[in-house]
Parts: sequence; C-alpha cells; structure tokens
Amino acid sequence: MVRAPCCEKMGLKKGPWTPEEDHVLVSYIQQYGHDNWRALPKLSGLLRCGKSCRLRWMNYLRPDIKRGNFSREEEEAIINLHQMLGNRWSAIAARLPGRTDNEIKNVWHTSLKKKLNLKQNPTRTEAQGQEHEPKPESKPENASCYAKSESFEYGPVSPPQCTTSNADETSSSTTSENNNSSANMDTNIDESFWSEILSSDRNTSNETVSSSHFDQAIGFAEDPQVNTSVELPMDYGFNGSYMYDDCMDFWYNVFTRAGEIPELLEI
DNA sequence: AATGTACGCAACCGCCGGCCA
DNA sequence: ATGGCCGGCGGTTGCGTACAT
Repeated sequence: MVRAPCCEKMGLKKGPWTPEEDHVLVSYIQQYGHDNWRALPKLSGLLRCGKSCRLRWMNYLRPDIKRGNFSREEEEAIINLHQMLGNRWSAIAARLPGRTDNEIKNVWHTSLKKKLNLKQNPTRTEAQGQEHEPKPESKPENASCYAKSESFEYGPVSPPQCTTSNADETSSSTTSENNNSSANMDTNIDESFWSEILSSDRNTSNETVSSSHFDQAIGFAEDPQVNTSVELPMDYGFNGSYMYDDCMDFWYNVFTRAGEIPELLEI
C-alpha cells in the first residue's frame, strides 16, 4: 500500500510557525481539543498538515512543557535512562515530566553525548568519538553488557558494568559515578533475568515479566549502605506480573535514587 | 566589518503499528 | 484477510545565531 506524502497537497505551508499560527492552533485546541489531527487544520483554518500541527503542539505549545535549560539532575536522568532504554526518546521523555522526546533527543545529540565522550576519554577527539557511534538499535545499546553478567545474587544496588567500547559505554561509568554508594560494589546479574527482559520486543510493552524475576530485582534494591528497601505496593498495580515499562521505572529508581516513583522506595 | 564555521533547535520525513471498515 | 487512515516514533535536515578568524 502506498501512502501519499503528508503535505503533498498544494498550498500547505511548511517551515517555522508564526505567532499567528501558534495562536490559532492553541485557541482551537483549547476550545475543541485534538481528537483528529488530520482534520484539525481544515477545521481551524490553518494551512498546515495535521502532522505539522501535532508536532508543533506536542513539542512546543503544550501548556505543560517545561522550557529552559536542562538541570544537572535532568541530564543525569537522561544519561541513566538512555543507558537502560537506548534511543527510545519517547520512553525517556515519559519519565521526565515537561520534557519532550524531541527536546531530549536534541540535548542528547548536541550536549550530553559530547560531555560523556569527554568524561570517558578526554584525549579522544570528537571526530574519533563519532567513529565509535553505535548504530541505532531497537534494543538498548547496553544489552550486550547486561548479557555478560554471569550470575545473580541478591545484594547491593549497582548498575551493570558495560565492557563494550562504543561511545555509549561512557554512560555506564557515569552512572556508576552517580551512585557513590554502589560504585565499588561487585554486581552479578542473572543472565536469564536480563535476557528475558531485553528480549522482549519494545513494541510489546504490555508483555509481562515474571514475578519471580521481578522479585530478583527487588533483591537488588536492598542496599544496606543507604538502608533502602523496595516494596511493590498493590495500589501501584504490582500484582503477580509486571509490565516491562514498570521494570524500567523500577530500575530507574534503583539506579538514580531520584525518587521518580517515590512510592516504590521506602527508606 | 566581513566572512567562515560550529552549534542548537525546530521542523520535516519516512516508517511502523494499531484500529477500523 | 485486506487495505486505508491515523497517530506516534526516531532519524535527519536546515535555518538562525553565536563565535572565531
């Protein structure tokens, strides 16, 4: 099946949005919502395609968007999440309230990647760093390093250490540095635990991870040095089987201790 | 002051999967 | 089962601006 290009119709405007167009779009959405993006331009009188309207709203005009520079905490969160999720910008954005996937993608490509390269290898030139740019993958770039883990045992929290040599490996070390309490701890992760999670197609986020595996993750969270234990409250929806994304939320908390889902952490 | 270069960001493009007739 | 519509996603592009020469 061949689909016509989105903006093939003559007369549809492209390029930067004007304040007038912004005003029309915001006014329309505030009044009527955005149930149908394709129909929206016609109904609102905008000479834009629906896709362009959606993008403008989602990435710029939404009232809940946080403008301004990324804080250090946000940057660290992005680094940690990218380590876990790879280039799943929308998934990362879902964990950073007020930030869009586009914004996170931009800040990653323009700022964070360079910072990480410098931090990891100060002598390496940027051009050299780009040579090691990993190819986009549907799985997290660190999947292989997870798989290298040999055995699991309950114990202190520590992010898995990556032994590959691509540019993104830097995020592993950065994460370690961010977790001072666990930086020097030996981590052994059951290969089956990660392989089961990581083999799950990211497009099937409804796929569940067995509760026993998640129980192993709970064990990981028991960190005596920071006196942290994790419980899975029933009202959060943990009830025998757990969603993939919930696991990622869980690990995000474990890694960063940022309290993104504070009800999961009890100190 | 003029020109060249690097950088950041907004927007576009193409693809994919879900949904529905 | 099939085809079309639609929203969403990630990669890429191009423009504007800041900085360097």
